[in-house]
Amino acid sequence: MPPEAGKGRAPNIRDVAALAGVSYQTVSRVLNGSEKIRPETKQRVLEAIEESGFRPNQAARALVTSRSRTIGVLSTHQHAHFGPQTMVHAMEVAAAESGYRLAVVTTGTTAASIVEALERLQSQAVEALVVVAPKVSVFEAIEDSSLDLPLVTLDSSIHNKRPGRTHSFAVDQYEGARMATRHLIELGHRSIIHVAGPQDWIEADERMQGFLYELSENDLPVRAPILGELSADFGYRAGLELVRRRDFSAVFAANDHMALGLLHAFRDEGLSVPGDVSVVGFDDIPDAAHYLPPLTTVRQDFAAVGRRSVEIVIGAIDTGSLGALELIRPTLMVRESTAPPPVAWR
Amino acid sequence: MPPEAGKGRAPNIRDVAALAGVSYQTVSRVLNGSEKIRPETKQRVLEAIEESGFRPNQAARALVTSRSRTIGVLSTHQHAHFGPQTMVHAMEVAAAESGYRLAVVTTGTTAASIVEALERLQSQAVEALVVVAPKVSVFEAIEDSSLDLPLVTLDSSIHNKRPGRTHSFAVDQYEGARMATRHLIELGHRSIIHVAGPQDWIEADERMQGFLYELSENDLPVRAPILGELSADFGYRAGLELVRRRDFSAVFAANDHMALGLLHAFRDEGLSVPGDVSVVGFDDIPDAAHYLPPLTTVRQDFAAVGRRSVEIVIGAIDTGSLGALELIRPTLMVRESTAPPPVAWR
DNA sequence: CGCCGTCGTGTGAACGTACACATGGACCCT
DNA sequence: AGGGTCCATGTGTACGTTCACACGACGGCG
Repeated sequence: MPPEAGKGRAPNIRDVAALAGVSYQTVSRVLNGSEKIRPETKQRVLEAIEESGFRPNQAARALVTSRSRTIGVLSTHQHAHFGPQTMVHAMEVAAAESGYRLAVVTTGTTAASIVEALERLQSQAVEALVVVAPKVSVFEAIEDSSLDLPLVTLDSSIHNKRPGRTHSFAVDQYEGARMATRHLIELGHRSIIHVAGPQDWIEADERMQGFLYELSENDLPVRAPILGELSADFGYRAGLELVRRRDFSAVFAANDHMALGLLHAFRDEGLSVPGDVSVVGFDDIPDAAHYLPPLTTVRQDFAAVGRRSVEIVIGAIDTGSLGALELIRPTLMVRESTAPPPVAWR
Repeated sequence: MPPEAGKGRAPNIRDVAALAGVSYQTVSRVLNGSEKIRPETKQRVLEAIEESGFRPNQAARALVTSRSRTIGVLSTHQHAHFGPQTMVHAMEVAAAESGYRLAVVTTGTTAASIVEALERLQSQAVEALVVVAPKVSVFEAIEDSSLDLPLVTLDSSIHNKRPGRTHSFAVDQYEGARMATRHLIELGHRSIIHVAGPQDWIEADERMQGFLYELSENDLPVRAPILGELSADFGYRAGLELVRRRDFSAVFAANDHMALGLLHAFRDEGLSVPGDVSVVGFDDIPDAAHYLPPLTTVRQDFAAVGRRSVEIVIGAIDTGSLGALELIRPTLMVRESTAPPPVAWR
């Protein structure tokens, strides 16, 4: 007979027990990998599970253990696309390996929508939280919301605000920005502009800080960064504005999409990259190697971040304590969008 | 006193009942929006809920109703990035509005990983399934897996295989491909090559069929499409190969990433776009408007697809029946990567 | 004036599992 | 031989909610 036959009800632990000729508790033990069980009995139970098509009821399990085995993921839609997508996928795989699942909630940027996202997460009884796209306002909302969970944030500056309960883990944005800037300086650029992301966005801010630090370290003039969204559209508009000023020989963009917009604007206005101006991006999305020209950028290992963040958070659930800040070094990918400045700028 | 104070246990329905001076069943009725309840009592219960910080236990609810209120989403990592990301976000919002949540599982392309993904979905007791990235092998695996759920697939050709239980809903890929091809033909191109996606990928296949149909409709010579991954890397390699052949004046790429790779290859080999060759993409990802040159492409309303698919699937859960195939028309975005063919090709 | 229907509310059971504890047998040590 | 220990397995109960049903009060109607 087919496994799913019989009455409409799904088989439960007692059906399996009856089939195997043991008590339901024995089945439960097999399910939970208890040691104290005779291999022969275990085998019989396993066969009964197979035969009946039994599948443990997560709801019942969650109810009695008061453990949801769910990790909440808070992501912002804003910064959609490659990075978060890759991280979340890696997180999902890592979570599944440890018997956890993910509750992914994407939120807008307004305070109200963040609160609402936290609400949804709480109603799913998540045991821990990973904040993928850390904005300052997200943390403010979390502080306010009196929810007390192990929290991993994918940035490198918040962790000291909630000692013991918060763990930061991330690619070192600050260092990445310094690498990008240093690369331009080593090529001979002395007038470098930064097109930055929104400043309430922690990563964007760190990239800017890294940029500014490296500039002052080398006694170079600091010009105010241009602030905007992390999109190609904004990069394009910023590029047009920059062309009018013409007071720079290199631009460091806060991400690759912005850099693409800059490339577009510069081409439209007759500026050659890297002949007239050099451009560096951040992220190394798969398309970046095919931009015209192929983009010099800072590569982040998104998958590693996703994987590790889940490991950390599961560790925190089990042990109750979180470690310190960890950082992954990014890599500079030098391609064709950077070159020494034109003679006029040396 | 703070809402979360007291013993370690979270407040339950009985605590609320005691606080409001009613029975637990009355609280349950308020929670479920029952009609038969005096407004005054309801008010009192609501206040007690507020005061105690009560939050209904989803696990208990799921256990007794045997309803998980979870919609499974099966996505493939392969085709990561913009489209799926946008759809899933829209789905999540739409689901939350109706009190559902999403269980997103991303799978690789091997049969084993698809089976494993379905397994994970089943263990989460999803009530319905939306297949975001439909591959032929996914449906084969679903057929084999004896799981019987309302199923919405985001493509337009599978739906008649499981009448009544499956609903297809999608942007009309076939029509989109015809629009793109027709655009090239109207510009005067007579030798058009298609760089196609993997053929076990239903959408990619439909795009190819649309392309082929439009060609034969216009009595144009059909050259074998180049098959490969939907990535810029592959587009680049295909582009290099195409340049060697030089037997075309236009290329229709199966997605924007591929088109970007083509642009890169053509530039590397000294071919001007659209001067020497025209290029059309598919998807209209946000970057496409900033490619060099800005890409003519077919826009899909991903958010609408995501939203509607959840509506359909929830309707199916409630009523038990699914409607017929629905299609959304895409839009052709004409930008600068297409122009009439050079004189030699007319 | 008694009956019935309706409204608002309460009581008992059930969902499927894991935990705490109980049981019975085999074995070892003294 | 007796007691203690460990092993393998079984029994009772609790988790928090909803469903089916029961119940009292009230009003309308014959």
